[in-house]
Amino acid sequence: MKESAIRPSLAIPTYPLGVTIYDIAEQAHVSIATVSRVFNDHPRVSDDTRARVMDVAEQLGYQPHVSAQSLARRNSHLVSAIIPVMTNDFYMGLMRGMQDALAQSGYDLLVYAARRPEEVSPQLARATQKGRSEGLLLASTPLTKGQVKQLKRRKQSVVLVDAFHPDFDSITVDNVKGGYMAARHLIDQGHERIAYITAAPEPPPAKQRREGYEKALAEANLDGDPTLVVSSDKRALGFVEEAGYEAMCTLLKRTPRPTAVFVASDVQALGAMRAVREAGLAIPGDIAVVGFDDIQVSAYVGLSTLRQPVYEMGKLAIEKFLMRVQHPEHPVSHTVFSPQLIVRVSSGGEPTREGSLGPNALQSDS
Amino acid sequence: MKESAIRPSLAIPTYPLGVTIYDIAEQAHVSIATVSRVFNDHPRVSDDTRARVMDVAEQLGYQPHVSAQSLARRNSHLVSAIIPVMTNDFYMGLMRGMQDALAQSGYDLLVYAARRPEEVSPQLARATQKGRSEGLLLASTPLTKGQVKQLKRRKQSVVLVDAFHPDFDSITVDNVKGGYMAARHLIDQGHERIAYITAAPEPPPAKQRREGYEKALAEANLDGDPTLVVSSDKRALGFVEEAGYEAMCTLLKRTPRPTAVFVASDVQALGAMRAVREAGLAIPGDIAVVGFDDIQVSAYVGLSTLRQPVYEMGKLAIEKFLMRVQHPEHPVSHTVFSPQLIVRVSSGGEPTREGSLGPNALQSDS
DNA sequence: ATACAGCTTGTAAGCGCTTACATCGTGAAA
DNA sequence: TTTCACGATGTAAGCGCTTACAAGCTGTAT
Repeated sequence: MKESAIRPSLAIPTYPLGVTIYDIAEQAHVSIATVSRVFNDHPRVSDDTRARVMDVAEQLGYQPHVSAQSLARRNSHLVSAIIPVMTNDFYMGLMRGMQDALAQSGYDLLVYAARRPEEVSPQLARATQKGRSEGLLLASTPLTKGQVKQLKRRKQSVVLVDAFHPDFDSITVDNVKGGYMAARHLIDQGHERIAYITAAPEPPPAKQRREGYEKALAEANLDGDPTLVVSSDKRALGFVEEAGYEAMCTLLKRTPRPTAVFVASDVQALGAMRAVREAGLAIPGDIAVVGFDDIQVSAYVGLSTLRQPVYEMGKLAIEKFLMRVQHPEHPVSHTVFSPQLIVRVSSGGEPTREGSLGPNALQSDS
Repeated sequence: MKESAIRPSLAIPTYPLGVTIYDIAEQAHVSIATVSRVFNDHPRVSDDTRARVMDVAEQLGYQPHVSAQSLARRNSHLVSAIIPVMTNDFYMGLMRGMQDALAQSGYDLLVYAARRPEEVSPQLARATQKGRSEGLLLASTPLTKGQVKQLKRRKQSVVLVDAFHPDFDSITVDNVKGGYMAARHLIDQGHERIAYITAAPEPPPAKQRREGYEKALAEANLDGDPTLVVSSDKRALGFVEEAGYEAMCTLLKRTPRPTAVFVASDVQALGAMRAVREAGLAIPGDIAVVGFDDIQVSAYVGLSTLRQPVYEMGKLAIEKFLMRVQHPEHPVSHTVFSPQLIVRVSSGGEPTREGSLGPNALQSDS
C-alpha cells in the first residue's frame, strides 16, 4: 500500500523521495508501527525484529523526517533565541553558553537576531508560530503587557536573560550592585565628583546601574549634582561608541569638571575615553573611567569595568528552558548573578590579577 | 468530523489544543480546503469567502501549524548555519549579514555552533536530518569527500563561506592576495627579514595567506629562510592569542632577528605583540606587525591588518542560498572578495584613514 | 484440555495541513 | 433552450510519523 507499493522493488531500489518507514516495513516484513517502535526504543519489540529493522534501515540509509515527527509528537525539539543586535561580546558569550548546554539535549537552536528594537516584535511573532519551537530565550528584551499575555496564552516555555518579569524564569546580573561597586570603587580612589554616562532612552540595565551609582554617592554624601548624569543628545543612540563620546564632551564642560566617570557600557566608555584624550586630558590622572561589560577591547585599552558571567548565563538559560519543558508547572525561578569588578589602569586602582587578558581566551577560525 | 466535531461549540469556544483550519472551516461554513486556499493566497477564492474566513481566523486567533505545513509542503522554510567557534568578530559579522538578508525571505535560521572541529560532523548530521532545513551555510568548514557525497545525495542547497569546493556555491576572501598585500606592505616599509606566523595544523586560509606572503617575498628576492615561518609548538592550538605569543617567542630567538612579522590572524597577532613587548622591544621600531581579520580590538591597539567584508559575505551567503533553492540546477558560482589593507601604527606605514575606529561601530545592548 | 497472563505485532486513526480532482453553479455562446 | 467554459468550492488522499487498541501467540497454572 501507499507509496512503497508503487516503487520499483529492484535489488537495490532507489528512493528519490527519501526512504520512509513504509519502505523499511516492507523489506523487513513488519508493520510500520513496529518500525516506529524500533526507532523510539519501545521496550516491547523482540531483539530479533529490532535487529532486522535496524539492518534494513541501515541498508536503505533511512532517516526519520523531523517535520513528520514534530507533527505526530507535537514537539518540534527546537528552541528559539531572540537576541538583539548580536554585535558584541555579551551576546557572543551568551551564544557560546547556550550552544554548549544545548549540545546533549536533543534540541536545536533557532536564532532571531533583532538588529533594532522594532524588529523584536515581528521576530517574536515568527518564533512563536504554532509548532515552530518549544520555547523562547529572550535576551535583553523587555516585554510589553501584550507580549506577556500572548506568551502565556501560547504556553511557551520562556526564559528571560538580562531582563525580568515575575511570571517567567529569568537570569540577570545585579546591575544595581554593579553600579554601586563601580561608584564605590571610584570613591575609594578618592574621587568626589563622579559622573554617570547613560543611554537615552535609558534601558532597564542602565537605569539599575544608575541606581547603584546614586546609592553609593548618597552613602558617601557625594550626591546632589544631577548635572553629572548625562547621555548623548542624540536620542535613541543606545550603547554605542559615539554616544559615549558625545556624553563625555558634555561632561567636560561642567565646572568644576568631574574627576571620574562611570559609564553604563564599555562600548560607550571607549567613546568617552576618546573624548578625554582628544581634550588633552589624562586617564586616570585627570579623569578616571569605569565601564560595564568587560568586552574584549577593554583588557587591551586598560579599561576598568564590571564583568558579567555571560557564558554561564547562556548555559543556565538553556538549562532553565529544558527544566521548564519537563516541568511546566514548576515554580518560576529567578537567578541573579553578581558582576565582578575588574580594575585596570583607567580607574587608577590596584589592577585585578585576572583582568589582564580579557574574559575568555580570544579565538578565531577564519 | 474530526476533532472539530468533538469540541464544544460555545459562543466563545476554547481551543486548548490550538485552533486548526477545521475550527475555522466550521465557523465560516466552508471546507478546510477553502480555508487553506485563503491562507495560501490561492486566486480562486471569492472575495466574500476570503473575507469571512479571515474574519473568523482573526477572531479565533488562528495560527497555522508550521510542522504540519512543512510536512504537507515538503518544505521547512528553515536554513541551517554551521558556524565553528562563534567567538569572534568574523562570525558576528557573518551572522549580522545573514540575519539582515534573511529578514524578508520567509526563512528562519538554525544555528549550529561547533566549538571544536570534531563537533562539526555530528552537527552536520543533525542539520541535514530529513525535513530539518532546506539548506546549509557552512562557514570555515572544509568538507571531507564523504561529507560532500552525503550532501549531494540529500540534495541540500549548500553555500560555503570561507571555504571552497568546486561543486558548491562559495564565498571566500582572496587569502593569497591578502597574504601578498601584507608582505608587500612590509617590504615597502623597507623590511627584508619578514616572518610569518601560522597555525598548526594549518587551516586552508592560513596556508593561502602564507602562499601570498611567499610570493611577495620571492618577487623581492627576500625568500630563502624557511625558519621564518613558524607556528606554536603546541599542536592544534589554532587561531588563539597564546599560539601567537608562543610563535613570536620562537621567532625572537632567530638570528638575525626578523624586523617584521605577518600573522595569520589578528587574535594571534595580539599574542605576538605581547611577546614583543615583554621582550622589551618596540612595535613597529624593532618589529613591525601585520595581522588578518580586523577584529574590533585591532583598531584600539593600532594593529595593521587585512579586513574581510564579513557582513557582505554573510548577506551574500543567504542570497546565494535563496537563489539555489529557487533554481537547484543553476550553475554553481564562486564569489571571491578582496581583503582590504588597513594600515595602523603596528606596521609603521601611513595610517589608513578609515581604519581608525574599527570595521563597524561598536554596539552593545546589555 | 482450558483459561489466562504477558509479550509481540498489526490495524487504523490520528497530527494539521496541501492539493489533485470532482462537483456545482453561473452566465455566455449557440 | 441547450451547451459549455470557467470560477468557486468540496472531497478525499496524501505528507511521514506516533500510538491507542486489538489480536495473535506462547507458555503456564488450573
